[in-house]
Amino acid sequence: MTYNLRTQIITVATDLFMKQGYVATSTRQIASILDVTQPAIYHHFKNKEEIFIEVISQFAVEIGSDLNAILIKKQSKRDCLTEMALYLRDKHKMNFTLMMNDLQHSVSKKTNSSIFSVWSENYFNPFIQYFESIEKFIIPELSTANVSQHFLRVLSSYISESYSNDALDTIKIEDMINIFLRGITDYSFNMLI
Amino acid sequence: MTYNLRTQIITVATDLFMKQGYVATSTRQIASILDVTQPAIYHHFKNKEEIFIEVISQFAVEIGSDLNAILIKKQSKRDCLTEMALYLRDKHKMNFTLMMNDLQHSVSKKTNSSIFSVWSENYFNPFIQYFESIEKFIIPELSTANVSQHFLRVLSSYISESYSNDALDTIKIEDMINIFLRGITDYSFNMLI
DNA sequence: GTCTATAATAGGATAGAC
DNA sequence: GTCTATCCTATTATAGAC
Repeated sequence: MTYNLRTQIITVATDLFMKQGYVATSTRQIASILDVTQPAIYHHFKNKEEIFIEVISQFAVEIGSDLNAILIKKQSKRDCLTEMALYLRDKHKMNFTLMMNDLQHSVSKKTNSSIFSVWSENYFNPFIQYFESIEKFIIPELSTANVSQHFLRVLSSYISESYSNDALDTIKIEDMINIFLRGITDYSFNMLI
Repeated sequence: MTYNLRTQIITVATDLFMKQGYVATSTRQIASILDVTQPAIYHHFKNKEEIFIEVISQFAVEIGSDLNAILIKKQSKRDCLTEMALYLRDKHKMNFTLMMNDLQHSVSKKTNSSIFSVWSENYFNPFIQYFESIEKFIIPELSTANVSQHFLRVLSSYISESYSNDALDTIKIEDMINIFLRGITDYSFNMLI
């Protein structure tokens, strides 16, 4: 039966980390889903952090490759950005803010920077590339890195089951991108203020 | 010395909750700062949740009153929004996403909705009022509630020590508001796509 | 009203049998 | 390679003395 527990751990952990975050996922929970005891995990990984590193590394490579594939598709600039955003929302369900928080408070500095660099290459760079292909920004002081980071921050707040509240009706990603590209105000409003 | 431990607990807890979030703050930490033992807290509060409710209630009222004061000041629309945003960033240091997450996973349903309604009245409503005073949105389908929620989401990602990473240089709130109002792209870009 | 002592729970991790 | 048993730590919360 247990073909390769290590692989199964990665699969289950990926799912749980994305849904719940790193801290909120316990090794006991992972083990329970795989019908093994919790110490069994420690034969395949030194500790919980090692699982996280492995999960993020594999996952990020997939994300990076898919984002780059979207980048080279023949479509309008707006459609491209929308597709990248929707892809991230559906694939990477983990809220960035929670992830950053977990990284800063619950893993070693070494793991933190290791994961950050993987994240940067696979999530961040495709957006930098995208924004470099747009010639004119309204605010010339902003770099493509600034704009990319801002977009990912905004997108992040739309990626999270935890954030949703029944009492609020939330706008769609497409509207969010609209605001991002054009702003909320009429052009004449901008002339005035 | 100990004039009123209850009041002191609120003061310390407010500070810690804002900086670290609800879950990350322990009753032991609060007690330790006040130089009392941890069980002493339980004479003044039934449990940790009661502290949270009291903290948020008092804090939100202050926030609401200050935001409304900013609202009626005579200044340009853009300056008003900037002042509200900067005020929230400096006063309420707690990241909204983390707060929502804590609310959903670590407090009772009753506490959750109680805190949400206080939050809604004091944080959300002033922004609704603000956006109602702006006549034209570029995207007519969006309600003032939609726009308010979006703005608070975006702002939220700029309110958090935990999110900051030395490797990234983050734009200023003023630039964020600029993007929010005008979008990142040249007007002609919007005409094309 | 605050203390000491202690229960109850849940998490990560290790030792050693099989 | 997986199990049982167990440790260590940190947390919220309660009982009962002073």
